[in-house]
Amino acid sequence: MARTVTETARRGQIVQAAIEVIATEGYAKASYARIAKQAGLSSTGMISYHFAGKGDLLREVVGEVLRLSGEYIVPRVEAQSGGRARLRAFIEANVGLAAVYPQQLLALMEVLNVLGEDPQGQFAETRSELMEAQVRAVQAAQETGEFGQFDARVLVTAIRGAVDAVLSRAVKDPALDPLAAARELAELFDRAVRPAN
Amino acid sequence: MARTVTETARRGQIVQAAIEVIATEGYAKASYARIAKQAGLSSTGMISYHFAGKGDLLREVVGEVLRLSGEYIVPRVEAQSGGRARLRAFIEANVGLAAVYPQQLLALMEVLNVLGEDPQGQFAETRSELMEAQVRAVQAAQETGEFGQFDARVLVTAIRGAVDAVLSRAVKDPALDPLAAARELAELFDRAVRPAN
Amino acid sequence: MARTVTETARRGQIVQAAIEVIATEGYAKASYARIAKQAGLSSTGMISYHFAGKGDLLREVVGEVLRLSGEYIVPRVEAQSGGRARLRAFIEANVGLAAVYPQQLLALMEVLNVLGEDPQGQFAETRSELMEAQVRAVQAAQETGEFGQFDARVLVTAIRGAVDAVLSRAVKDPALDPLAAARELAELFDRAVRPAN
Amino acid sequence: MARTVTETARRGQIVQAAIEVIATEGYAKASYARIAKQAGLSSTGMISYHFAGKGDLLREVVGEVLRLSGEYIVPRVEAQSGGRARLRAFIEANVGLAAVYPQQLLALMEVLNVLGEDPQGQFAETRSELMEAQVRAVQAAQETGEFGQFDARVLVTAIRGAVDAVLSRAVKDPALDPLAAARELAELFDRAVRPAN
DNA sequence: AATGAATGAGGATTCATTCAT
DNA sequence: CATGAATGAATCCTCATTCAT
Repeated sequence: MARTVTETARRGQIVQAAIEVIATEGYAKASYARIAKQAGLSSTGMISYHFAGKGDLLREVVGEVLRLSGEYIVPRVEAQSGGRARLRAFIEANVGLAAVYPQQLLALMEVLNVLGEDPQGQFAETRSELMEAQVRAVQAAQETGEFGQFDARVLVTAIRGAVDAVLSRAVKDPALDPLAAARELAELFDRAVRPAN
Repeated sequence: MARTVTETARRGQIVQAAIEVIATEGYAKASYARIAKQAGLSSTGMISYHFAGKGDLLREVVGEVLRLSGEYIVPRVEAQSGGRARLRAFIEANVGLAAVYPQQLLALMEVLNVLGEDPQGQFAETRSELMEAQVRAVQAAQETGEFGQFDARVLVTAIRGAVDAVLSRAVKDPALDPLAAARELAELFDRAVRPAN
Repeated sequence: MARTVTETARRGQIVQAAIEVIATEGYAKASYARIAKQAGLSSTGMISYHFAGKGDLLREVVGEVLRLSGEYIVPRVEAQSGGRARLRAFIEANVGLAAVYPQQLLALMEVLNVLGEDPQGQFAETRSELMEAQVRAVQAAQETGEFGQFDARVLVTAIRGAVDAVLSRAVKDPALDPLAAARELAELFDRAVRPAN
Repeated sequence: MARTVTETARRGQIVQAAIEVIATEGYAKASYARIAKQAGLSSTGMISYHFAGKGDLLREVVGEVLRLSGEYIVPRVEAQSGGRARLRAFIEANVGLAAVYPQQLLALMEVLNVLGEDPQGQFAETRSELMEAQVRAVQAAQETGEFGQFDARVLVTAIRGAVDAVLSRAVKDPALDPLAAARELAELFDRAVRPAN
């Protein structure tokens, strides 16, 4: 059960290769063969040896990127106090990821698009937990009167979608300035959550 | 070159079957074999006979759903006058689709997620044309002072993403009331575009 | 059994299309679909309707080209008298075909290469008959002392192979002058058949 | 990159099976399924596993037979000195191959007939190099006065075609004595190249 | 006489996975 | 721990042919 050092290293190497392949060639092309080639491995058997199956590998890919994203976003949000400042930080940090981990984000989106359908997925859990936390944060800001009255769940969903859409464009279109777009998007939602004056 | 009645009917039948399979089992499972079974055809050869290739079939699927969507959305938007009313109508009509064509929308998202990577795709064109039109409409409303000053392109991208996210939830989670969510989302963006007072 | 005018015309049209496809794209690409397209027909069913099978069509192709070849070669050989003159005329007429019917010859070679393996083929008969006639002509010239003593069968085979090789080059390499090559080849075999002095 | 012992053995086994199938059933019947069956393999996947594609396999087939042919012909030609003796040795060794490697030669002819159309083929190169070398050898003999004056290129082409034709007959018709035919053919061309006296 | 729709077998190839070494 | 060989199901697609109209 416990993993040796080599084992962990190998898994990391394969996960990294998988991310690169998915990001540059798309999920559909991410076969064991292609990933093994990217990782400089001589056979696909290696991958099967280290992972219980393709699902296991993809789960690791998603987990890795989520970990990176969390490490980037969480401190930036927590550095702020107050709903508006936190919302702005959340959006800017999210979009800012495009500049730091473009490949990883591309890979994440690809994989979630496909695994998202599997309702048995263990990410459904993670994702809904995350969402609930965000919903509660929004509701707290509504109670203090910092945010207006609206369906917090819809807001969170909308932000998630809007951020992903901008992220997707930022990652694919180098002409777009992620920082500027992040600021625009943050202001957009800042206006959207203001209480009626 | 001209298409027969039977030919058109068969193509429609196959497209319909493809939509059902993609919606219920996911893009990855949408093999010719699976689609043929769904359509009640005895062999996959039939599909190859009627479509130039898998790309041809998927293009038809996308085209069909876009046609349905356009038929639903366009009159609802054009019935309104003024930027705010039109924006609201656009968002509500988009989310309202979830109630009318849930399967078709699921299929559309699946396919676009995969075909979207192909930069040679003819949908890149359609999509960017559509986006440009929407950007121009927003800019027109900004010039009349109806909307505030912000990056129109970011707004359009954000709306697209937010709508898709809500749509996706609406389609998968029957507990969500699409009409209520549509209203919420419309008001959200209505606040977001208002000029500073 | 008797063929109508239309029937004959259609068959001719299809045979012509088949020759063009085989010559330009090779035997392997000469499917009913490709031939129907070349002939401007809307369905492959037409070909099956007019020919008993692919063998039937190919037989017609070979027959047609052999007919054309015969019409060209025979009078040119028969215009000469004496073994040497006839041999020269035979070789020159054969190679000369490259200038008159290049496509047809290419198609013929392609088809015979494939059908040649079928030992049941009706061309085995035609070909061996033709060969026997040529062998007898050579032997006659040997008896008059015009040709030297050697195995007539080997000579005929060698000429056939040499002519085909030169023909093949002439048809594929436009830089080669077929007439000059024909003369060279004729003189080559003229020297080869001379009796020892 | 480097090949294992097993790998090499398997490839050899598959190439051998391919040669047998092509020789006995013709190129058209040489599907992966048929070859796998001949090699005693349980699935066609094995062939794809060991060869990059059908072209790769066929290239190996051609290469193998050319190698065998070269090993047989070259020492026999080089053992002779002088143009006439070498020409005779070349022709006799070529035809003599029919007795040693009948299957391999059949397979070679089949494959080259089909691959010969691909002008991008790497055999075009090998073949034209070989031909140029032969042309130069003939021209050298012409300069010493050993051979008469004629187009060396036509001679080489003619010999190639004549040898192939005799070879083809020798391989298919067991009644023909290859050695006798070889001698006859050698003498034929010996007379053809003699200088005018 | 002709058409176009349908068939189903067979084509090469890729896939994730297993297993003996 | 790692390897590479093997597997066989599944992929899309093309083929010649048949049949009702």
